[in-house]
Amino acid sequence: MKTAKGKDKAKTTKEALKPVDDRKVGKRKAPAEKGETRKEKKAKKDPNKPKRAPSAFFVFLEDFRTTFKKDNPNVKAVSAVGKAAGQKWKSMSQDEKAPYEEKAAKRKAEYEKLMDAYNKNLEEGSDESEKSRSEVNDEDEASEEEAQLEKGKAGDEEEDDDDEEED
DNA sequence: TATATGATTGTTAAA
DNA sequence: TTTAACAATCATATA
Repeated sequence: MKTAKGKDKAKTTKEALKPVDDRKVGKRKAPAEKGETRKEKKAKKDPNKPKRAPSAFFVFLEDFRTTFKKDNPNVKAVSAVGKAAGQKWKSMSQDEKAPYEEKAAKRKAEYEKLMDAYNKNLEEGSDESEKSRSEVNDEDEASEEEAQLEKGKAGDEEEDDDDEEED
């Protein structure tokens, strides 16, 4: 199953072969109508809805962006970092990506948890008193999130020393 | 002023 | 099974 992923819109890797620093930021086509924009970042109907958990690649991206910007402080194009990251990502072995996948897995766990709370809120907050509870929940959630994060960090040291598979 | 875009891959959710 | 959208970023450009 090829699953074609999202290569359709991307598939511009051919240009990635050339120095990314040459890529300028502008040169984009006219913005499509708001109604047609697929992302609609600003159109978040549900501000409480948790964002999707970053995949291992995005976790790696966060770290990669810093390094990339250090090596290429002149490069301001987000596409440049994306391409460079994509190439390196594929160049990395699974072992290298393993730590990032682990982080991504943790993010997913939190995402699922947030989704659970989000769904719960929807179920409970579908009626009146939504505002009042919303405020309370807001703080409550924040505290919980922090607590969870701390807890997660504390127990993050869980690592299996053995079980190493060499290629 | 404000928002959309570009580019990457992965993951999730829906059809 | 497959498709499609969305996650972060940030300077630029368009309306």
